[in-house]
Formats: sequence, structure tokens, C-alpha cells
Amino acid sequence: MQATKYSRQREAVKEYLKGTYSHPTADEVYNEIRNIYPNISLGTVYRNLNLLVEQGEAIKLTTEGGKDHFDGNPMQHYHLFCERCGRVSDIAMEPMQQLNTLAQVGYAGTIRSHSLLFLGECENCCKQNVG
Amino acid sequence: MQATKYSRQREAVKEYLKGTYSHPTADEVYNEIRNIYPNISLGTVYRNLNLLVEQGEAIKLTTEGGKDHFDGNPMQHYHLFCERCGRVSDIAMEPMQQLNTLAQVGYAGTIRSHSLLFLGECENCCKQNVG
DNA sequence: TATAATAATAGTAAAGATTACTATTATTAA
DNA sequence: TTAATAATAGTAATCTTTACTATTATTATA
Repeated sequence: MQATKYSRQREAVKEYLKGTYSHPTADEVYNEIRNIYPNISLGTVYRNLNLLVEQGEAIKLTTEGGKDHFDGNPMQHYHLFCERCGRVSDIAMEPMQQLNTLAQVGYAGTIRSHSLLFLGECENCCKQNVG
Repeated sequence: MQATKYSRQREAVKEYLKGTYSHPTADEVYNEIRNIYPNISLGTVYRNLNLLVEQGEAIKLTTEGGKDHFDGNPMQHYHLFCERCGRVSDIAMEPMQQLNTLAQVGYAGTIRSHSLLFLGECENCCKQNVG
């Protein structure tokens, strides 16, 4: 196996992700970290984000926008994908494990988990409607 | 506005999608339709699949596999994404509109709908486990 | 502290899915 | 039959993500 070695870049990625609720894309993390490490490469950001996901420290959210979003909170919870601006926000709602049970009824395969994504407009875009 | 003109290719795409439960990717539809129209282009398949989605005749499913899947059944229902083979299958479970209501509680934006994707193993892959 | 081993990085190229572009073809209306 | 125009095939371009490689940084050890 391959030992994990410290790197400042990885720490910066982790710290940023743990400290925001913005559910950033890899590109957004990249642009943020560049303020501290101007030479960091996008590949490094991807590698470390994926590493955090593998380690259970973060979650990858695949949405219709074409870009994956990352969440530094690995506890199971639900999200809203804003159909207007493409941003992801947290939904304060208890995870419902019973959905798995309901889905398993009459399904010949194995249900392991679920991903529930709400669609609509985020708070920010809603405000702009009133103008 | 632009009138919609008949085309055999579009009909073939629609007919194939309406007649399968396989939730194919654009590439899979392309390879299927090539049996009938060997010169059809992938762009044509994409254009017509997206048109069907716009017209409410089909649904586009974005999954973690990197490829979008298409479903010719536009009625709201849930799916399983097989983490082993990447295929999508239908789940026989009633849509739960009340999830939107639950999510709306305490959320400042607007919930319009939701997409619920179960993760696990499809029937086919489960069988192979026993082997 | 100096040195050797090796994991991680920066920079770039490549891969894969999807969309855009354009000359040509097919459909429709007159 | 002809004219207008929507759709296509084929190709190029775009965009996100991953792969590759020489170099740099980290860690363990003498």
C-alpha cells in the first residue's frame, strides 16, 4: 500500500472545503486556493478532492449542470440544485432510511443507499425574482 | 418560432426509447439505431433525445457514471443506479410528493420537484455474485 | 544535520461526453 | 414541380475530468 504524505496543497483544499457551505465545483475550489498557492494545478485539486471523498471526509454531488460539486460535510443530508444558477445548497431535513426499505420491496436487486436531490430555486435567485 | 419537421431518424429514436426499459445512454441509442440507419450521426441522436426531453416525452437521468441516461417514460418514478455495471433500472415505488413539502419546511428558496436515485446492485449483477 | 527513499506536485497532454458548425439532403407547402 | 426551410451527416470544438512525467517536497534514517 501507499503511505499518505502531508502536503500543504491538500491541507488548503481540505480546510477550504470544510469551511464553506457553498458546495463548490473543482474549478471553484481551484480558483479559491489560487489566492494562497498561485501555482497549484487543477489536477492537484481534483486528486485531493477525490482523496477526501475516498476517505469519507467529503461527498461528491453529481448534478445536471455537468459539473460535480463537493461537500465537506460527509454526514448524509439532502441538497437543492438551483435550476437557475446551478448552485447547490443544503436542505434541513432528516435523512429517511426508510426510503431504501420502500424501494427494496419488489426489487430483485440490492438497494444500498439513495441520493435525493431537490430541484427548484435557491434563496438568492428567489430574491431576484421580486427585484 | 421554428416549425418541427418530420424525420425518420427522430421517429426511430423515439420508437426505440419508448420500447425499451434499458434506460440507454445516447451512445447506446446511437449504436442501436445504426442497425436501421447506418449513417445516422451521434449528433442527430443527441439532438433528438434532447428534443424529446424538452417536449416532455422523455426524461434525462444524470448519474455518477459520467454519462446521461434516457427514459422514454416521462411519468415521475424512481430509479436504481447499479454501482457495479452502471445500468439504470426502474423502481416500483409510488412517487412521494410529500418529500417536497418536507424539504420546503425551513428552506428559504423554492422547491419545485425532486429526483430520487437509489444506489446498489441491479438484479443482473446480484445474480453474478452467487455464480 | 545530511542523505536517501518516495509521495505529491505542476504543467501538459489525453480522454470522454456533449454541443456547435456547415454544406448537403429531406420534408413540406404552394 | 418548385421554392422554402428544417434536419441531417460529418467534423470540429468545447468542457470536465483524468493520465502522464519530470521535478519538488516530505519523511525516515544514519
